Amino acid sequence: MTKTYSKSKEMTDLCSTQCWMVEGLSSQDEFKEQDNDQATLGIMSVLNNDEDDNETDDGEEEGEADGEKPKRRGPKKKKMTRARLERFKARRVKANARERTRMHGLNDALDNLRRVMPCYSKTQKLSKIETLRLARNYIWALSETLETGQSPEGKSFIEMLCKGLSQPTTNLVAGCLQLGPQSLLYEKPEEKPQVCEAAIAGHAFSYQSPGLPSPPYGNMDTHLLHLKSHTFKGMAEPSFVSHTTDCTTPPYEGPLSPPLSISGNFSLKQERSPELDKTYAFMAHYPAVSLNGPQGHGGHFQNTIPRYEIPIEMNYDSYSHHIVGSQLSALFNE
DNA sequence: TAGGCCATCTGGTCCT
DNA sequence: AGGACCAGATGGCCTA
Repeated sequence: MTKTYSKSKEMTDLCSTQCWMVEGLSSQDEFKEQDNDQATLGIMSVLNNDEDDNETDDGEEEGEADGEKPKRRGPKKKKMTRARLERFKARRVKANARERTRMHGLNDALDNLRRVMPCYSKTQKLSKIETLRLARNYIWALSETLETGQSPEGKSFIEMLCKGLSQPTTNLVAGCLQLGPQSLLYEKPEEKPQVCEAAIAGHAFSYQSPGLPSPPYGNMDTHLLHLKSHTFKGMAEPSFVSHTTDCTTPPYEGPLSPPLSISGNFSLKQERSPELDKTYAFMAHYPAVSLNGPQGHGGHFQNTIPRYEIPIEMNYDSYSHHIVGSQLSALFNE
């Protein structure tokens, strides 16, 4: 029964509890829904007649009203005078504004974080929680890369990125990296779909990707098979494909994706449909460098599908230039 | 329509 | 006293 009256508690007692109940409102919501001024007026209507700022004590009325209740201890409630109400109201308004500003700052920081994530889309933003999860995975994956001193295998790297992400986010990331999400969701290696020799031989191979908004114009492996070994050596080399060469599962019989010519479709700026804009507007965060040499002044890579860029290239470039620094740069450029 | 996500308000706690 | 931070509550919006 003991009450400690902090300033907040004071607010509660003065305004919330006393006022809306006395006013006859059914809930705090009703109280909230009132216009501030109206609410204030409502509160004012139940003020006692002491409208000066004397703040005289009235703490005895509870115990006196109910003889069975133990006498309340602690600081005594103060009457809600007009002056106190005004101060409370002003404090609350200021506090709300500060809180809004604080949350906006937090959201801005979150937006900045989104922009350095491997998959960034203005139109399909990652949720807050998924942004944090992806960031955690991203850091984890980069750390692993640094620790092992090896360039990451493409699939396992993306698997790390997608660990613990929701299905939609996994789809988003997988779509962004043009890899079917299913392969990312298998817990056990033996459950993973296997890539057959055909894929290694250079044929496009698509994982089944229900729900994946990836357009049928290539996938991760297709990319990797076209990558220059000196840049993505770990991904295009036998070490990368060796674990995926079993043909225990029938190959995907869908339409073959046209092999991507990474070096050939950079500057396409075709007209695009709003639908494409909405779904596939995954933008590179950092200027990419052509695998075949410098591509102007850090110009974007561009796939045959407008704006569907090739994040994996961008990402590795971004690691070396912006995130990991010279260490990874040396790794990938040796 | 249920569920997810978000912005906002609010009160509690801690700190200066 | 007042600000920062936090967490709960709530309502709006959107999507499957």
